[in-house]
Amino acid sequence: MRTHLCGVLRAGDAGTTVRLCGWVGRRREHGEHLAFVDLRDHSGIIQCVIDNSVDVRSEWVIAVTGTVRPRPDGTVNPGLDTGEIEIGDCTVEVLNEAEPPPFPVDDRTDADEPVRLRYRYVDLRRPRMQRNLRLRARVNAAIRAAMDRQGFCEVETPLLWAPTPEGSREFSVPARLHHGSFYALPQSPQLAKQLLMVGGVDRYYQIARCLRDEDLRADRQFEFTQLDMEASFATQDDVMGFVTEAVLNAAEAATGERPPDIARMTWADALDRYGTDKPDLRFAMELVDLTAAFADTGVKAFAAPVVKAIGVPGGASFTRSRLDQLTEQAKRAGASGLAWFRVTAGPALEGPLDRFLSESERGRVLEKTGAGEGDLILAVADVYRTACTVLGMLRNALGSPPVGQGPHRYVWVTDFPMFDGVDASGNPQAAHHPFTMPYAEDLPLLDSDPAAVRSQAYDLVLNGWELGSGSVRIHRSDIQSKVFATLGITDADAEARFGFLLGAFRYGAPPHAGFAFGIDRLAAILAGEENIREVIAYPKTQSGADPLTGAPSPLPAATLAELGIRVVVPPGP
RNA sequence: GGACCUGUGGUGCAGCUCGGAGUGCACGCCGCCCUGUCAAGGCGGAGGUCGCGGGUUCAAAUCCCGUCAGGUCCGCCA
Repeated sequence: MRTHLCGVLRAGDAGTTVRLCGWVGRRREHGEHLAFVDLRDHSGIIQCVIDNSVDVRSEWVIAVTGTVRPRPDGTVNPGLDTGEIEIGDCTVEVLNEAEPPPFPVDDRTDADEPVRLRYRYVDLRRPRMQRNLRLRARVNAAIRAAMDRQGFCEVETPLLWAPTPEGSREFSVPARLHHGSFYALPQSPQLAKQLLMVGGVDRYYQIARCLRDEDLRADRQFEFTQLDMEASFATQDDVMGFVTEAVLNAAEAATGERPPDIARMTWADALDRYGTDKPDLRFAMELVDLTAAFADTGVKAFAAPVVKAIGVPGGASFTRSRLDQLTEQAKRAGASGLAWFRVTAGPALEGPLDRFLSESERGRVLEKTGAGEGDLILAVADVYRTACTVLGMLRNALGSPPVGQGPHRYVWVTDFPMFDGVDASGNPQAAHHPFTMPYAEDLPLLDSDPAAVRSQAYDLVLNGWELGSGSVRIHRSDIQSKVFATLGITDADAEARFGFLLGAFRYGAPPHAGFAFGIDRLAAILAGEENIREVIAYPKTQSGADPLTGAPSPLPAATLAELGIRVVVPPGP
């Protein structure tokens, strides 16, 4: 039907007779003897010159037959990849007429998202969306190539699976053949892939769809895609190496440039310096410790176990109301208060608490934060964890560029605590999941000091977004029982919840470790987007609706009956 | 469950504080003119439940209350 794509023709093709197919972009008509039609397909746009009148409209689908020729002197368009040439002596065949599009099919303006999603098939024609879809396809291909090269075997796992009562809320699917029973759509192939290790697959990977019925965000959809992988007889370092290769290969395929090797940082270090377990390394503003500076202070506000601070470049110009807002934010995040000092000429400090500071305290605040004239110093005095996380939140709020902008800064965060917080019964909660292997040297602490146990769990972070996480898994039942006991899970509980996994582990489970990272997030950042919806063909809105299809929608009574489902409609107002 | 922002011809905006006739800008659409444009240009025209409901008022896009939708965030996401 066509001989070439629109966007690939160049000056070297001059003289070639071509037949092109695509959509009508802009038209520039000069009466009945001359018209220019921009013809667009996924590869780009080329100008067709019509020497008579032609009736084509915006977004009509046409085929153009003509000859590639250089443009006359002075009419070259440097803004177009095909701008040195045009198609002359055109005959136009209308393949399909079209209504005027609901919004312009170009990248200069963005229609509102509901309109874009309702007419997604039009939105996808825009160069931006074509670029994003194709970038994502290259990312997928590069990941597959890297995993294949490293000896991994692609295996598909079920979407209809057993409910697993740990972790995030799952979507349920009624079983037609077993009324009253349900499948769950898997939040991840976690248990399936561990069973593959018992099954001797050795190195498994899958570009897997995961489903979680949790509230949506800019970086979260109900359904998302992960590179899911697991390897037998592999250490933490082995897995991090496999994943690094896949991610860097994907980044190179997307951007044309291979990033340097990925830095590492312990969880404790990330919390101490950045106040978060997903540090954004694109900017500095690191947390500094002022506890020693205020060890003997007379200032009540600083009489706390820990005093930490950040310097905000240029922040001295913040208005009082802005500072009040930041204080509010800090309090909502759990701090008892927020101390601020503008750095003025001298340098000197200016702020409500300044007059209570001793000269040496002033000096050490300036020295430790490295702040200079025009900067702002924000300090939180609290218990260690709160001081860190509140300042980490403020650091991101004040310093972090949009996630898709600037350099791509990957970092491995390692040595997570095994347990984080307590559940309603006062038992420690698993920070990663209950099959995560503690460091061998920390095993004795399971009894004495569970909070101090470090696990062999690791996250991959890019520009402050968590790309994914993984761990070395427990393959020995004695350690697993010990961890379950610490979590307050009895043997009977464990058997009921994960019996099929524990059963499998009694038949020769190899030591294994794995990882999973979000391809939507990686593709979005590599595409320079701040929202994963921009790299998903048919995303849902924040309330989980699809404006294109109208989903979710009620089911016909007959369908419900077949499934054995009776709908309880909540009482109206 | 909560906080904040947004909703005005097909699209993107302004108008809202300080109430006075659906007022304005750009694009698109329809018609006519135009032989080198490229966000073509010129002339003319059509197109509106100011998200929805209620209230205040002589009078509401504008003020108040409620509600719906969309977005960002908190909670949630082992």
